[in-house]
Amino acid sequence: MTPSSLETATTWLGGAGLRPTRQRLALAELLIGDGQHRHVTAESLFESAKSNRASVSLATVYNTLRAFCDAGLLQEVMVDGSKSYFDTNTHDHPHFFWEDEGRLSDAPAEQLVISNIPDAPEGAEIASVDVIIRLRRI
Amino acid sequence: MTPSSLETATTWLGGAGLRPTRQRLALAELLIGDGQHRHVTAESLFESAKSNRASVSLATVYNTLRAFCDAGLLQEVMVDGSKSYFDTNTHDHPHFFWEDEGRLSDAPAEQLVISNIPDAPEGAEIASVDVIIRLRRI
DNA sequence: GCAGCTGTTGTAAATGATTTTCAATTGAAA
DNA sequence: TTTCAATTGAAAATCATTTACAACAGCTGC
Repeated sequence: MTPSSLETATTWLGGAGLRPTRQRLALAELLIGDGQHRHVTAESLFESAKSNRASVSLATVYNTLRAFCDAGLLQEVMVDGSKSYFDTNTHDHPHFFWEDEGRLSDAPAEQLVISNIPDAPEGAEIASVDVIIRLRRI
Repeated sequence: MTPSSLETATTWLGGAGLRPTRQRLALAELLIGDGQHRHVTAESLFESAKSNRASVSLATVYNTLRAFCDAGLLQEVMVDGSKSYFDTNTHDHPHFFWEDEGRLSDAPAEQLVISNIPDAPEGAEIASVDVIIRLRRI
């Protein structure tokens, strides 16, 4: 049967060795409870939490996002300079960034291919390749 | 004959319709005086200016970088979240980002090819495609 | 060359996202 | 249930960047 969002969240945290506190479970449910990928900022997640009557302080949202990221549960995406986005899809994939709204979304990656990526210079290895497609409304 | 860095800077500013003030000329010389491409942050350019006894306030460095960027003379590159980088090469090209040093450099772009870039969604057009190759020291 | 207008500069204060501090609280192991 | 390290949260601190605004500097026309 389909696991409840709480079970999903608990498993998610457990797999990363993070304590399943009330706050973390609430945020984890908001992030991956429905199995859907999501892109959030600290502020947007904080708002979602408030809307869901989950009592979590803004500082904890920041700490938690950082913890999830360090644990490899989330991927931080730098795109706007002014704020950070966090993506529940941790596989390397391209993003659309809507410049007018400041919104980030997944770009269909099926066909995207980057060929001939330059070799990493001597003594270095490639950690990741970020591709951001900036969109402007016509 | 080879133009002096001052002439180069003056032409650069003139072409963009920016007044060649003492401060802007000094910063422009540091940026493109030798015809070489460069990646700077406000702070790093400010330091260069100080080293060259060019008296420019930090606020002016920020204002000037913003002005050069708006005029299309520079390209802003977002990579670190905590600070902005400015690139004198305004053509779309991939970057190496050295995570340990927080340094940005050009990646050899000759061979890089991105195929099958996803189409822009309805009502939008692609403004640019940013490619950042994050490097980690082995 | 000089008045006058507008764009620039610089200091200091303001902003805004994020981090830190640290005392109180809580999860988990014994 | 005792214990202890990890976590929370309110408030203060950071840090890059922007803004306010008064002094100043290019430019243009006279």
